[in-house]
Amino acid sequence: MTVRHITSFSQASQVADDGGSRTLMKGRQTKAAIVDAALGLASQIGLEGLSIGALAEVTGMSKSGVFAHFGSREELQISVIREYHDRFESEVFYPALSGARGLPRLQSLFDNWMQRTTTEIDSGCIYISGAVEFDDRPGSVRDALASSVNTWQNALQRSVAQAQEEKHLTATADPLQVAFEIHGLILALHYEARFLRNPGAAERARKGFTEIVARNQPPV
Amino acid sequence: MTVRHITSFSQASQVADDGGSRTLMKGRQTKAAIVDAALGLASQIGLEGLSIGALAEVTGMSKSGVFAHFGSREELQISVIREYHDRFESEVFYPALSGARGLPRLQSLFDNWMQRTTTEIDSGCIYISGAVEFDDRPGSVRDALASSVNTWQNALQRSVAQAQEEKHLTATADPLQVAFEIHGLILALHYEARFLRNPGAAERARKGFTEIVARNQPPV
DNA sequence: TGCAAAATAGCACGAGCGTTCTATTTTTAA
DNA sequence: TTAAAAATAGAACGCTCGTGCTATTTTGCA
Repeated sequence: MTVRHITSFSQASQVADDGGSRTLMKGRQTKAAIVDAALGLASQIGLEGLSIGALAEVTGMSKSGVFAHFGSREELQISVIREYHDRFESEVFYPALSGARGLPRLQSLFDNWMQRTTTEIDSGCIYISGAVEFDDRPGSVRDALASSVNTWQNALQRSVAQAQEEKHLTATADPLQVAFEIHGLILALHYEARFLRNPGAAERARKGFTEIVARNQPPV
Repeated sequence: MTVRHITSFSQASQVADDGGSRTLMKGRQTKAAIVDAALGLASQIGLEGLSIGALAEVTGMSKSGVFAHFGSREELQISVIREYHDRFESEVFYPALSGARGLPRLQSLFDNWMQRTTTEIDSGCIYISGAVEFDDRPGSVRDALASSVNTWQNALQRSVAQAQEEKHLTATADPLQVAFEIHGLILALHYEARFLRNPGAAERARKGFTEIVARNQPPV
């Protein structure tokens, strides 16, 4: 019954939460290594394809040794989602905060997102594969995944709204609409580059973003 | 070693291919019923989640009875993909041909696609889930899926090009770019409506299409 | 240094999977 | 109507899966 909501993506949080200091028992290190391997595996074959046996083989441990760290497969999957959330946050969200509030920061968010998605053309993206795997499967894994995605989407929408406040985008622009269209570009990039292996998808996504911004910019 | 390429989506084809006439042996009917049930199952839980045991239970047959019609699980999955291809073609592509060449037909293609995707918010879409399941898994299933998707994408791009020829869209518009952005809207709709259960996604997709068209229309 | 606690291994379980083999039933055609 | 052919059933196989149980090893602290 682990609850531990996925939140963050700006303000609050960053409480104690351990992480590295403290006693740092051996178990913690091992668990982190397992989760790291699990994330790599899940990225390629999906959260549902993730098996404890395969994970044991990769980490050089026994099945029960791996299992004991999580208590259930679901809890393992949730740990992987949390790990992905943290990495996404630190690679895409936080670096963009150094950009000026408004359009520059929105542009930075998109650039970082593109950067990550481009990498994921080879490795796969859990937010995308997980959505397909769990869209009809209620439960705690689905909840964790949806919660994490929602947190990111809210951050993106907030950035669009800020760009309006800064008069970088028209007041009539709808943050939900803009975020939706940007999301579509990323999804199309992932689909066409990773599955269809179409070249030029990244440039098309970038061009699409430029056009979305242009359409929502106030007249000079 | 069944080859039988997936093509069509306009011209050619429509040869003999049986389908209903001929002797219509009992086996053909049963196989069609199995494929129909399999498509329903695969839409919800994915092509990879499709199991012969579950399929046998749904159809009231024995596992081996179901199996005998296909010879392998892969061949079953490919049959499902072919069935989906045919339905997509007859629900989305063919009806749009009655629209006038150019923008009206492109609008019709999009409307029909939206209609189908809206339905699939409940049932799931094999082109989307299959892309995620097979993006890293080479083989005949992946090939069949990619071939089918490519056929549709080509049809869509052709329609954009025709709209240019008819001067409904500017000559500078890139059919690949336009098709990419439209694809993104559909993917975002599926993601946000089916997985996140966000309301209003369909309207956002429609609005996005309107803006894409508007941006690529020649000046009055 | 020693001892409790934590971490890990080893083994077995029941279930579901795709597939194969051999009957048996049903359908088709002469 | 009958015999060949096709369709279906039934049982069994080897495999992998998540999980529970009981040792055994390793770790951290007094």
